[in-house]
Order: sequence, then structure tokens, then C-alpha cells
Amino acid sequence: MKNPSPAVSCGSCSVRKLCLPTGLADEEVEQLEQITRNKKTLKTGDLLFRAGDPFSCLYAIRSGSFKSAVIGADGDSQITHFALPGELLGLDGYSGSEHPSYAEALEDSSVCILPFTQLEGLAQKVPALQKQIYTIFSEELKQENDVLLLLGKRSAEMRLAALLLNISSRYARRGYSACEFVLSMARMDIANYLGLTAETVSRLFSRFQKQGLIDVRGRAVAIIDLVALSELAGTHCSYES
Amino acid sequence: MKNPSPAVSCGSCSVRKLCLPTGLADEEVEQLEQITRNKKTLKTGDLLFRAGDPFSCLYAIRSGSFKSAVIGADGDSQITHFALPGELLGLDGYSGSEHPSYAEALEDSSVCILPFTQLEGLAQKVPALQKQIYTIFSEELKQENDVLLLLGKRSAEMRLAALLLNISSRYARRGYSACEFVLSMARMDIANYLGLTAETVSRLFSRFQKQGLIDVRGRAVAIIDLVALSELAGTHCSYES
DNA sequence: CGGGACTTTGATCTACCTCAACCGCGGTGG
DNA sequence: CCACCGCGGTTGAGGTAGATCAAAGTCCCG
Repeated sequence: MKNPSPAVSCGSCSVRKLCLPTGLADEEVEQLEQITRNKKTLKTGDLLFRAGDPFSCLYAIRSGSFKSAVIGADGDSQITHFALPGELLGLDGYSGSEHPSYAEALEDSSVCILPFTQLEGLAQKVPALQKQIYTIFSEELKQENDVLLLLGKRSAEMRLAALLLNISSRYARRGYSACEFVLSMARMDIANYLGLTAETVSRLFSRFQKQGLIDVRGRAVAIIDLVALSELAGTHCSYES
Repeated sequence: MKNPSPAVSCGSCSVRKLCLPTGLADEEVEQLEQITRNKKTLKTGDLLFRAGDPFSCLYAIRSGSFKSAVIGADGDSQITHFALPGELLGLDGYSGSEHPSYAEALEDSSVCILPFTQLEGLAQKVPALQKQIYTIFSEELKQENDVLLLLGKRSAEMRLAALLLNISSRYARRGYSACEFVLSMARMDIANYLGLTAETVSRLFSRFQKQGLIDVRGRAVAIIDLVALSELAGTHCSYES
């Protein structure tokens, strides 16, 4: 369990540029490493934290992926986002001092543990870190706004197209192929996230395939016609590339 | 336009306990007042900021109310929240340095202007203020998660019931009646926010009235059966009061 | 090789949307 | 002062996207 010897090294972490250290000087990154001594590994299906757990830490994803979801009063849950390496989990637990959502590993994963009290203290001394925390909070708000737009106004096919493009761009940002990737989540998770049913999602995958937009083999997806998919999603992005 | 003489006084503000000063010592509140020199008044329909405007300030609502919305690539918009006095607008603009959403006054309103650079600087020196900023960010994330649950999984009637209860509790928190209030937004705004159409919302109001849950007279709403409405919303809250 | 979870596909059903008409009210100008 | 207009809200009839129910098919891991 305890693993104090090989301290976490942000400097050599593959997702350094997407994570908290962004914008920090080398010496500041070292200070950050001081409070990020522990990491944790999880297997597929393991929970990183449960709804109701006391809030004390943030988690930075080193590898793998997670789904994060809130649970309604009647027990059913809504996935609020899929988290990839470099992203932070647990931000919504700060107020109220307990996690309102839970986070589950979608594949074998590892995270850095960031005790928030210490992170807060360091941010007090390091303006660049404080800025970065604000940025991450704000970024997450912005993303959730976009999902609200998706759920409130978009058709099923627009939602799925938008999700595929979103995942594609996030893989691309980490240096992987923007056009070929393996989804780590089940159809049902995608459906839940998009406010649809697994059947509808499955039908859409088939349809996109038939239309020559993508090539699907189970969870492996290859995007064939990025432009057409973008038009379907209603976002005029990803052009001129 | 400029109104330097009567500086904003957080100490005597009616929403002090809901706003940034929460948890600050008197002397710290004074420091906060130093950077909150200007306020701004808006008439119904005025925009506080537009999508794409450069981000430089947060706005604390003193009186009135706002709707905040994001605009999709195809021009249609999704209202992401209704903001009441004591609440902060503009948080999602920090990252990327321009506002991704716009905020429009739903009635004659006034706001405090908080230059974020200065607020940031003060937070660096005042830990309690930094904590409060984190809290507000986190609270907003939590609320958006709840709305995601609403849009993803709930029926039209659950959505409207939940919105009415939400507004009711927010009025109550400010010392107003939890059971009688006048909505400041049009039916169409409610519909947009809830991912429905104005017609559906109108029908639901009529139905709730017929069922004896509420009494509606235009935008004036009186909640008659709070418990039944809570059950409809699927939240087992607001009991034992 | 077997079992269970995940996925696909088909047939039917329904909640909500769309289109359309009507009402009520506040403002505006003659 | 009243007729007119326009916007917001209500109500009705009919259509449809996506849900639900049901049944194979497929993959993966023990």
C-alpha cells in the first residue's frame, strides 16, 4: 500500500503539460511534488471515491480513465464526465466537505493523490499554482456548460457525434491518434452520459458506420470522415487541418 | 456612469451572508470593499456581458436576477442557470480569458464589479477569501451536476417540479417566503433551461394547478403542497419543516 | 469450453415536440 | 379614451424521436 520511496515525479510525468504543473517554474513543480507523495492504482471497476465520502484530496489521473457520476434521490445515476490522464477528479467535493459524486475506474488506472489542505497552502504561496487551480475549475465549468447545451438542445445523433469528436480531440491533445482509439467505456455508459439508452447509442454507431463516417469494431473506433462528423455534431470545428 | 463617492459596503449589503464575504473577518471584508468600488445597474433585458467579451471581472448580484446562457455553433442557446442576489456571475470566463457565456438581466438589477486580477491578489493574502472562492467554484460545479442529472434522466414534470423547489429554497434562504414568489423569467426561459418547449412548460403549470400542487397566476406562483411537489421532483427533501 | 456481461437488431409505444389557433394584457398612437 | 398591435402565455391536434420490451448474437475471462 505505502510506497514512499519512488516519490511522484511531475517533471517526468507524461501528462505534465495537461495537469497542475502547467505554467509553473521548475522549482515550483518541485514544491508541488513535495505534497504529491502518494499515488494509487486501481483496477477496472474500482471506485476512487464514493458519493458521501469526506472530501480531503484531489486526484490527478496519471494513466487510465474514469467515469464520474452523481446519484439521484431515487438511486439512478448520471455520468457527468469521462476523465482522461492529466485531468483532476474531486473538485466538486470542496464545498460541503463531502464528495457529491463518485468516480469509477473504467480500466486499470493510476492517480496522484493531492491532499487539498496542503495544495491550498502551497497555492497561497505560489500564485502560478493558484491561477492554475482557478483555470481548472473554470475549464470544468465551461465543459459542463457545453454538456448542458448538448443534453438540452441536441438530437441523439448530434450528441454522439459531439462525444466522439470530444474524445478524439482529447486523445489528440495527448499525442495519440485523433482518428483511431479504443473507448474505455461501455455503450451503457455512453448512453447514460448522453441522456440516451444503450439501444439508441448502439443504433447510432451502426448508422454512422453505414454512412461511412466511422469504423466501429466493438469499442475500437476509427473516424473516417472527420469533417462530416463535425457537421453532424453542429460544431464547425476541426477544419483546415 | 461613474459613482465613486458611495463606495460599495459589503458590511451593510443584504446578501452579505450569501456572497464572497462569507467566512471573512470584518477587517478582511474591508479589504474586499477596497477592490469592489464600482457597481453597475441594469434594466430588464440588458446584457451584463456577452459571449466572447474579454474576461476581466466577476459580478456579484446585489439585487434583481439574471439568466446565463451558452450559445451553440448553430446559434441557439442553452440557459445554464438563473442567478439570484448573492450569487457570482462570470466564473466560467477565467480560463481562456473570454466569457464563453452571456448574462442577461431578467429584471432591473444591480451588481458589484470585482476586477479579478485584484481579487486574485487579495485572495493570495487572505486565505479565508481564497477558500471562499474555491467554495463558490465548487458549489457551482455541484449545481451543474444536479442539472445534468435533471436533463439526462428526468421527465418533464420532474424537471419543472425540481426547478420550482430550487427557486423556492433559494428565496427562502434569503429570508423571503418559500411558498409565494414571482418568477422573473418567461415561460420560454424556463423551457429552455429545462430542455423543454414553452408549450410543455405551460401545460405542466396548468396540470400542477389542477392537481392542487401550486397556484399560478401568470408569473406569480404559490406552492400549495410542498411535500407532494417534492415527491414529484424525486427529491425527498424539504421534509420536517 | 461455458457462462455472464455487453452489444446489436427488431417491433411497438409514448412523452414530448411541432404546428396552429386563440387569449389577455400592456403599450402606443391616433 | 379607445382601437390596434405585438408579445407572452394557453390550449388543442397530430407527428416523431427515442424509449421500452424482447430476442439474438458476440466477446471475454475463468
